[in-house]
Amino acid sequence: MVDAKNIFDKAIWQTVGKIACGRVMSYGEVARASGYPRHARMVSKAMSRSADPLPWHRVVRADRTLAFDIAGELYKKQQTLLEKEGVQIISGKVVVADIDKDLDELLWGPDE
DNA sequence: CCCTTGACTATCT
DNA sequence: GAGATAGCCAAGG
Repeated sequence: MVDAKNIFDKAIWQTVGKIACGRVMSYGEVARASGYPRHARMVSKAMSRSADPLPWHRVVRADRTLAFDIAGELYKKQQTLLEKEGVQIISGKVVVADIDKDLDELLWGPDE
């Protein structure tokens, strides 16, 4: 038996697992890279269903904000994990050198 | 089959 | 920048 759901989940886990340290991907990007565009919402489900040590903390929203409530425990956990991998959170947004567009602004701090 | 929900996204105000 | 709206797709009641 082959459930499409299983295939989908597996593809998502594999894509997420390919994300390197210090790098982040949005749900839409993960879904698209897995071959399922517009399945951003399904990505969240797939990761929740996964019992494997998936680097879910490297998956953020399209605007680089964390997907959880700012006052939630998961939010703080994700932020801690990201900072531990060299990723910093400024103004609630994930800052990665991969963006390299406004490095000056990043270094100086867009919020301050 | 209809309705609600969700770790989403893009656009408009 | 923040809130509201619409679009999107799948799972569960």
